[in-house]
Amino acid sequence: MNEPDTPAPTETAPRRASIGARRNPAAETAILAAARGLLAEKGYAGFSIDEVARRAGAGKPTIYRWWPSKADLFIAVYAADKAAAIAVPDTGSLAADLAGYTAALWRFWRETPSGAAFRALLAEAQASEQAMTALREKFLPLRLADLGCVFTRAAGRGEIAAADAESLLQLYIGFHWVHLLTERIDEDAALIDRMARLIVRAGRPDTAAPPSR
Amino acid sequence: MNEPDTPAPTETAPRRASIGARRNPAAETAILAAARGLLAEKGYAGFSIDEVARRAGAGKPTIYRWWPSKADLFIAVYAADKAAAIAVPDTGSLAADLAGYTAALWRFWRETPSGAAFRALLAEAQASEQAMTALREKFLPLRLADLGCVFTRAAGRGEIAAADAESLLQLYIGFHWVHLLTERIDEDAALIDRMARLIVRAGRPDTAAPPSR
DNA sequence: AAGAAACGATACGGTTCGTTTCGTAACGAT
DNA sequence: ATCGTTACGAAACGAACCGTATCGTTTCTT
Repeated sequence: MNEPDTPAPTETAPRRASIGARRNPAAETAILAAARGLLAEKGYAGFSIDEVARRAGAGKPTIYRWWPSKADLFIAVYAADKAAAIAVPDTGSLAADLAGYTAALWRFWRETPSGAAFRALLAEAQASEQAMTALREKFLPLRLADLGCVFTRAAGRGEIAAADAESLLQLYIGFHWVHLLTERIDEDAALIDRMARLIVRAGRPDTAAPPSR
Repeated sequence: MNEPDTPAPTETAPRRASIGARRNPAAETAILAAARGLLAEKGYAGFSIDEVARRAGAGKPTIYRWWPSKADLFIAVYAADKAAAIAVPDTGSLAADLAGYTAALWRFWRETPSGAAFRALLAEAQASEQAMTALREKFLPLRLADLGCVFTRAAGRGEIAAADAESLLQLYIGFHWVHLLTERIDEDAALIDRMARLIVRAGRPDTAAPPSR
């Protein structure tokens, strides 16, 4: 076989090389983009590290050097989109805030690879202790912060009892998860509104007979 | 041994043979028991068809002949315990019913392989269209029926608005899922009670302005 | 008696994961 | 300027798994 010492610069094979004893940002970008695209295209089922490496023109060791597990790669894909993600609404009404946030979140899940990435992370966490740890300690606290402050604000306005904010948040998160995991995150505005109103009613402090001890 | 010409029963190799042109219940039992045990012992992570076959002393084709996919096997494991499963409470109070049901369900998930089986089914459904279909069309309707009638009865008593029963059920299911998928199904009675009371409050018809009826 | 069906064992092809080895290339310190 | 360190991509490896096929055997059905 012929060894071309100057590999013909095929437009698609620039043969990205090391740039020295440090990370090559081009490789990182290419890997994240490949993972994102693959996830968007094939979903979790068709996602594999080998295919990501192939598409990125990267070596698998390069991937594993930076993202020690599949879960870490999912989190990175999610985080990359999260910057331009959902604006936390502040309309002065909890029900409106919740409905707005949910609609935006579901759209985010539908229209970017992030929904697939999150589903993949949840699934991966069921099979890997490492992924479960990453989910609970690195991922969830960040995601819950957004919605958490919506509830905190509502408690400040007296819309809900402050003591219930945490529990109501959990209930609402569960609602999101069920719909994501059963592939029912279509934009059903009526459903979203109904759920938001239910949550508000559940939290109304005046309707509680005795204060929740 | 009942079988006269049974070969010397090596304790680990009875070499279960065909009993003719029909299912061998012994094989079915052995496979389900092996799947159950493996799931209980290793969880979803350590679960494989090969290992089930090994433990059951069965051939893989025998497994695939009856359970065409892993999801079907998970459902079967879950269903095997469901007989002795959770009694649907009927105390006359929705909050008490919910709290009781949840405590029983979580104990069921903790103390049998069913929790692991359900987690496995949810994870599997994220990667396999077939599993997702089985989850939505074969599994969920059955599971939701139990809790559904608790809410229906509460609506009949006037505890909650009938129109909200379905949505409240969804909220409560989400609460269960989040705790199962994040491995937090410890028996926190205070948490369970709080959630049950929130659900009841969310559904109380008198607290709503005057929406329905 | 003949055939159909189920059994366990075994092997196979195809994937995927995560690791290891290899030769190359660029930076940092001396 | 040189040498050591580090990152790079390619390739291969071992292990595990899935789902299917083949084979000889056993037993029921017809």
